[in-house]
Amino acid sequence: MGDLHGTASARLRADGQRYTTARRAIVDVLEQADGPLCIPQLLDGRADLAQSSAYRNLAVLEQAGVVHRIVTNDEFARFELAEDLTEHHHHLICSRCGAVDDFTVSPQVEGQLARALGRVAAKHRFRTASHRLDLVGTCSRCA
Amino acid sequence: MGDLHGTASARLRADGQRYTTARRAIVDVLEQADGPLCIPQLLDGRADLAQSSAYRNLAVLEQAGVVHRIVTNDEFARFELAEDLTEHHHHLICSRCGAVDDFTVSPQVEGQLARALGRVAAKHRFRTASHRLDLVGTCSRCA
DNA sequence: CTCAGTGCAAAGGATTTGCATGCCG
DNA sequence: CGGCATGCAAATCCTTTGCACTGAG
Repeated sequence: MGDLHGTASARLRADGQRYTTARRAIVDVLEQADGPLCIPQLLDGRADLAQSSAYRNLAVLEQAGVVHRIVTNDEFARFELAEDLTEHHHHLICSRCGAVDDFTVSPQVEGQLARALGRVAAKHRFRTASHRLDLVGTCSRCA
Repeated sequence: MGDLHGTASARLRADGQRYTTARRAIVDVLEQADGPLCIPQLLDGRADLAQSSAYRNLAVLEQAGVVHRIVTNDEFARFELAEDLTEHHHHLICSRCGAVDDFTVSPQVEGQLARALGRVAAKHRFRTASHRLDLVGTCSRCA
């Protein structure tokens, strides 16, 4: 995944969209974050653009498969890079302050999980696109 | 957990709230559903009350620990009975139609998962309240 | 009687959209 | 030049709240 921006650009183009300076900035900020960001964080975090443009660009980026939107019980939606542009990971969600951090589990556990989920999906005739595994609780800062 | 309504009533009372007819109806509908319901489904599903009352009652029930609110990428929030009133389960989320169904995995897998998540939480100094495991994809009706 | 619960209508707030302008190709 | 991206402001839509009324205890 050496060339994040190259991939992003390609996906946007494939979707008939341009890889604008603003969009590149959003991708940059998301890449450097160590968890999904909400709009305010994104705008603080650097990307200097109108809120509406942020929403619009994120919609375009999501449509093109570059970013992924996640909704917690928090007031704002959060955005992260699409999983195939990063590594497979999960989320620690603080129910007090709303912060979200990334974490990973060992390949063994992932493998077991994947097999179990495969069986479930088959039983329910469900075509799985991805799975989500989150821990909800209190982060170290709010403890 | 034989006496769902008894437990619900007790929890509400402990919270200084009454177990109204409307609230009982909501709990009934949620119990019979085979997945979390959003407000429109709830109101269709039987409970004959104003939308605002539904929201209000669900807030009370959530506060008392009787129901749990989950937010998907769908337009409406969804509600289900608190996990300790049902059995530990997970969700199949259809990204096309927004439907959510329940499923469970074997105790062996849950156990392994719990141990792995325990290690992760310890490492991040995260106090875990619960974990969430969802499959996102296309349900059999939308396939 | 009292006070919480209810319905209706209006307010809130994150997100979306219309429109005029500016910039990249 | 042409068209898409942008900013601003207004509109949307789920959800919450104010208020007057009703019903249970």
